Amino acid sequence: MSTGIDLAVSTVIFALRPGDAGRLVLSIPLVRRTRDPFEGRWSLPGGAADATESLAATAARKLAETTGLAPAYLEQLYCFGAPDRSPSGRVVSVVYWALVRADEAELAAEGENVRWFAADELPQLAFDHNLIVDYALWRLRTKLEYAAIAHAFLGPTFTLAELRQVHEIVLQRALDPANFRRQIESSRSVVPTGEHVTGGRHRPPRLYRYDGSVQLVDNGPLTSVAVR
Amino acid sequence: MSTGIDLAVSTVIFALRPGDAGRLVLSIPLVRRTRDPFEGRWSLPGGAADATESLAATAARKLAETTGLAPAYLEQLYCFGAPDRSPSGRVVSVVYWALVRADEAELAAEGENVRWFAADELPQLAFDHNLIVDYALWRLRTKLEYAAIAHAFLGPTFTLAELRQVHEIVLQRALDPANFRRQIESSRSVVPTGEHVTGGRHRPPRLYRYDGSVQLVDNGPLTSVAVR
DNA sequence: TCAAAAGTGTTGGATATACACCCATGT
DNA sequence: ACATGGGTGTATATCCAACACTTTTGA
Repeated sequence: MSTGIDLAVSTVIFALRPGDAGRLVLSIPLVRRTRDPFEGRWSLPGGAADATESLAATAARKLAETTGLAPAYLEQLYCFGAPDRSPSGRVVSVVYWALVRADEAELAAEGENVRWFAADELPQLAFDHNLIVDYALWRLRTKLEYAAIAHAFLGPTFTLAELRQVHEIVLQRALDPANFRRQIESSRSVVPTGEHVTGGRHRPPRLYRYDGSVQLVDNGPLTSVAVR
Repeated sequence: MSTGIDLAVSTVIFALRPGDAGRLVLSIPLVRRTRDPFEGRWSLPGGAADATESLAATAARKLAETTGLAPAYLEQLYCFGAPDRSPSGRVVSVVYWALVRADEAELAAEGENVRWFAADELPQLAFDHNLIVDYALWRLRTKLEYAAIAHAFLGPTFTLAELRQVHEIVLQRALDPANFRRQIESSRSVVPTGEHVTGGRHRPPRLYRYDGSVQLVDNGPLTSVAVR
């Protein structure tokens, strides 16, 4: 049987990258379309679904092919299938969202047709991709408040101040350091490494690492997504 | 372009139906497969995606064609696309979950190949449909705790005791009537009609109706799903 | 000694839970 | 009158946000 519907896989990729004043900015890599429809417009990285791969594997592969990135977190966002979302025919897109570490994002191949944009300053994108990014942003902000995913933006070890900064940038508001510490500690999502960071003009903070032994992302009966 | 992938739409339908001791039971209608693969096994209602319809419209139509039901609530659950989920070739299924009213469920066409099952007593289903139902159950129970969707199981007007019973059956635990009342009242999701139900051997309870003017299901930037 | 950020302690307000108690009806 | 569930009041526990305060380093 053939349904006459094209199946595509796309991904909204989030990373924290240095911006104007040296501050980190929540950013998204986009690719420029080189053919109709929407030739010249920026769009989410993706492509046709592969008949032999899992959908998540296709998302990760397309992500790597276009940007050179490997995600620390990858989760399905939504399946978009409005009949009129592509002028060239019916396309159903399974969209994923991903988090990549800051050091990883530095290495991302940027060029004529691949560029990073601040998540809240996007141009008009191809297809319904502006709506998709808005939804992914909403999901990221919502999920950050109840699931331990912020560490996916950081390296294997980090201070609580760094973790708090991730939350502050994504949620766009200041957080009380004392209450943030208690919140994270009670979630048992991180464990102290015993080491400290020296060199700052202040008391050396403890280093923590993500504790993979506890289930931090509750997706119910679905097998947990890739987190490293 | 052709991906060699079949796109299907299926739906997990929930309703509260009278069970053994006259008590309401959370139930799901299933259809018996009449051909390979999994001939004879029970499965979720659904079928091939339609090239001209929206995915939600296809879900609602297939739902009506097989069971005669119209959903009071319909929302996308997940897109299942593991390469080995169908032995007959690659099938990607966009799965929706739906709530139907009790009076509506009474009228459902039941027959040799369509039957209702208690949600927690399902046989071994075709494909990965057991996993899908487990996930839908998890989503229903999770969402019931923070979104006003329980009224979709009831008629246009209802008492708070009826609404509480819906919560108790779905969540499988008793709820304090006093605290439940306050919780619902503070959510502003229902308004009293001014009428009362007489005939019981007790104080006549007020009737309420769902207040559609407030946004009760927060799906972020996505257009809200059908609720009636 | 001072500035700066790490980290701890404390308090008041809001919210949730348990449960006592009154209300209104049919029998 | 009384049984039954509707509906209200209230005390307690728990959680959360605000903020004062102590600690430890580099300069």
